[in-house]
Amino acid sequence: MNEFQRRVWRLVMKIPRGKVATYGQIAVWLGWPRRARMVGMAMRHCPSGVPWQRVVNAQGGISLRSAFGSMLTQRILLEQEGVTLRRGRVPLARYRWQGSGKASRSRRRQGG
DNA sequence: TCCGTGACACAAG
DNA sequence: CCTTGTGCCACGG
Repeated sequence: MNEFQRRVWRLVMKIPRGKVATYGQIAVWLGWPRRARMVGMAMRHCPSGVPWQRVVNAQGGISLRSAFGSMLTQRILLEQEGVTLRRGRVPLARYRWQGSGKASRSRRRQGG
């Protein structure tokens, strides 16, 4: 597999139970601020043991389609961890993982 | 090689 | 709340 994907999986595995991270957040932490979509690809092929359910989009929403049959699954898994959705979205202000507390503050970037 | 698509993100209107 | 437009890049046809 790609180095990129392996790094994504390793980072996702560090997200503590009851917390979530966004695709863009993960991409930034890994040093590829433009690869939020690639993070999604990595999630698509993630091996067992990776808490993929803790990764949501920038709005706290679940970016899955019913075709994957996982849209409901992700919500259920999150609720089991104590993450409750509001109006179909995860309140990021409350559940967002701040990571190592490093660059998690500067998430704004240009036209991305 | 070109083109469409996608588990994304952000700015504007 | 909504839709468009732009940037990004891997994949498959």
